[in-house]
Amino acid sequence: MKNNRKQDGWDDRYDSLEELADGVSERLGCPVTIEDAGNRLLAYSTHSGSTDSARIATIISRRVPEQVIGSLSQEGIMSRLAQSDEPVRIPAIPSIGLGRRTAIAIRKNSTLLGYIWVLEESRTLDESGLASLKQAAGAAAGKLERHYTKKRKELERRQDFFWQLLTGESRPDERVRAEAEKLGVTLPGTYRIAIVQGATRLEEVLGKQLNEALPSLWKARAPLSASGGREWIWLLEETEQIRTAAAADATAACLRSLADRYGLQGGMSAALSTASSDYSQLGSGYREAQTVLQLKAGFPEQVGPLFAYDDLGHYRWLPYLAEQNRQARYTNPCLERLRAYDAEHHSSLLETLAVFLAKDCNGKEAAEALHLHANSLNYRLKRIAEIGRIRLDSMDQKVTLYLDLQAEAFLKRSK
Amino acid sequence: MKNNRKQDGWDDRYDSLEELADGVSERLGCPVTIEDAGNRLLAYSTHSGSTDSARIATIISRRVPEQVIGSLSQEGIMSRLAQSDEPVRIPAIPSIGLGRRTAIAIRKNSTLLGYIWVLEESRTLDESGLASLKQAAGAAAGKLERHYTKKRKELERRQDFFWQLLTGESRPDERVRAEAEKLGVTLPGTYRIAIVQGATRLEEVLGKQLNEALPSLWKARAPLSASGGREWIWLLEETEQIRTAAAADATAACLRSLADRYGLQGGMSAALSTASSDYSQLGSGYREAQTVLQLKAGFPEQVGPLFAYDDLGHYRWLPYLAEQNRQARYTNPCLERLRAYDAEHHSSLLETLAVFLAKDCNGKEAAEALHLHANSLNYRLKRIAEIGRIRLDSMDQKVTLYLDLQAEAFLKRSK
DNA sequence: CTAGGTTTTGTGAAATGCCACAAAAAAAGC
DNA sequence: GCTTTTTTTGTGGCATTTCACAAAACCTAG
Repeated sequence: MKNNRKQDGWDDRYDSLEELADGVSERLGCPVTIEDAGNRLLAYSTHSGSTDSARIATIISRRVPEQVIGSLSQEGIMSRLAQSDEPVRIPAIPSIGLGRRTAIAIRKNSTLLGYIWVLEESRTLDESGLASLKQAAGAAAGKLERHYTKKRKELERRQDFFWQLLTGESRPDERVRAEAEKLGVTLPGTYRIAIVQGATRLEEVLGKQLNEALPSLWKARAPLSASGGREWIWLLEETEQIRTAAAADATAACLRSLADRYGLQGGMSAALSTASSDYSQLGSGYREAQTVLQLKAGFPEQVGPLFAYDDLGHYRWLPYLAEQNRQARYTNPCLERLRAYDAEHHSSLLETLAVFLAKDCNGKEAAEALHLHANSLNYRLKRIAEIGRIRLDSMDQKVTLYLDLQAEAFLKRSK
Repeated sequence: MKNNRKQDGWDDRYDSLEELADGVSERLGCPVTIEDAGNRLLAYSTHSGSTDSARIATIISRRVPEQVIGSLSQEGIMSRLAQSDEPVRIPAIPSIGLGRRTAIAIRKNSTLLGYIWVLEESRTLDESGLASLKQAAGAAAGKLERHYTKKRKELERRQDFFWQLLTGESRPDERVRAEAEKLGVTLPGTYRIAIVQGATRLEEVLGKQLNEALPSLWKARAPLSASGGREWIWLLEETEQIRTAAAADATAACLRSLADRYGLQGGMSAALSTASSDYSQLGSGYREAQTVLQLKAGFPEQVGPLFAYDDLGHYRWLPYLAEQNRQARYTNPCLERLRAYDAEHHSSLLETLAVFLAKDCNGKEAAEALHLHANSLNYRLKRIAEIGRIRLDSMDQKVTLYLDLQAEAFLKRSK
């Protein structure tokens, strides 16, 4: 058995996937690429020979172009490839610059690890070539498996590192940078923390999708990421695109579509911390992003459409205000009086006041929102002023009431 | 000498001022009262004999009625008494229920310590009686001096205790109560911290005046007080009166008149913490009262007329908001844009916005306050919306701007 | 100085908010 | 049940705000 393998010579002769690719290419007389299960380029043969534009694009971007994968999926080639242990012949598709080729899945214990592609531009594989290809796939499996475990370990080390930064004690900026360097992570000059949260546990697959989609949406590198049950977290490079309204809309749309696709009840919510270039502040960035999520949940109408902590406006204070009020057992006496009246007379002065304030003290809009005649609203406002002993023409009083109302609401909604 | 004294028999024969009063009364055959320099009753003879209404009132309230002191001061009797070492004969003043009497100052090394009053209702002192009275005053001096030093030491111990409660680490409620008990201080069930602050160092005399005036104004006991340079601090019993608007006006008037009388530039400012019955929170009460003072100084128009922390409304958050914004180097981008425009064009959009908001978005009032034509204000508001990218019909935006503006102002004013 | 922009002020028309009043409806009290 | 109070809705007028437009004043830079 051992002899047989040695004779075939694929298994141990080459140290790396690159050498394997070159070896296969030489044996078959065709250009060869080896990719992982996500169609990311792992190795390609360097020997001369004509090459089609699909292969060039793949090598340049270190990934098979989305368009090519799309086409091959549509034709059913990708699934055939994934299901079969045999080489699969693929006809040329000139419209996407794809020349004729033969490919085979690399697998181990029935899990798909990657693919070997052989471009048959100048010559076609015969039976013995196909057999060689199959043996090459077997040889690649071992190497690919080692590649994956190494990758996974690296990823896990990075994830641990990231989690510690997020939730552990704050460490000085320089130390964070040094440790990142050691793990081969290049930190961006300025960064944000991004979180995506679902109502229920997010599946691994969905997380991978997010991992691809969001950074590309924001045109930002995400050198660190982590996931914890209901949420995925990234360290994002700060870019121009993140701050644009268009990006916000695109993000919302993307989350909606992904949530739909994965049948997530309650959808997903995303949040960004403020931008910072001080890595000792990473933990507080995480808390900022979490605050955004909390506020989006508590005030879907007002905060729901926002993503970044920068954009929260006065809402950013609510967690603190609510907590302080709770500790001091503070209640606004005006609101208490209205609440008491409401309880006794089954009225809704408190709600009326809240809506009136939220509608910027615009009588017309508030009346509409409450399904009320404008005069009724006016009557209520007079009662509110009387019973609550409130001057509705004082900005100070209105701001106090608005904040106290919202702090109450926040407390109630976050239970 | 010793013999002589012994023979006169005033000095050592009596242990207490009460016994001395009784002894003098017996020797002279008249009712006797002994008072301190502030006309507070220290001792009075219990032997029978007719007594006028002024003496009765003095004994009941343990203090000479204000009215009587006023009358005697006006007649020049108090000052004669204070300047002379000899007994002073005082004619009856029936209109205030004062019978005929003779009095003498008690003094040691030319500092006035108190008075002995002899009521001559039924008989008149002869020369030997006057001489006895003078000797009695000499004997009282020693006792009174000890009384004063004891009082002062007690006061100092209480002041130290109070200062520690105010500025030291918080100690548990029960411990505070126990320690107070040991010092003979009876703590009220619910209390507030009160501070009066002047622009410059407050004189001792003024402090004493405050110590009398304010608790009586608020009809509240003040079992503990302390002074530190520019401020006087009290632990006040919580009473109904403190919370009334009338009390607030009276307090303001009282402070004004005292500041005037003592020629204090910049007047005085007073503040009250919220009411609490938890003595472990005493320190935070002190900080609350200080916050009130800070805010009164920073926002004289809006917070100036207030005293209690309860009444601060949203202003109570400003110190925290300002500090957070400072630490995060946060600046509101809308305000920044306006500021930049103002700087470049020598305009005053920022001030316009601030006034407009402060005037509750009332165009007319804001225009008046800015000495502007209503249309000009409108034009400016449009520019503000444009340049600052502000929606002036959104309560959320307005609240955010208002808070950010005020936090800025607070920071600037507290340098 | 002048041309261009910005800002202020003036005018009038349309829209809107505010208020008093009254009738109807609903709720509370007896 | 009835009466009384509270609340809602309707009407119309008055005052204000808002807006478009235009003229005047002011600034600024070439």
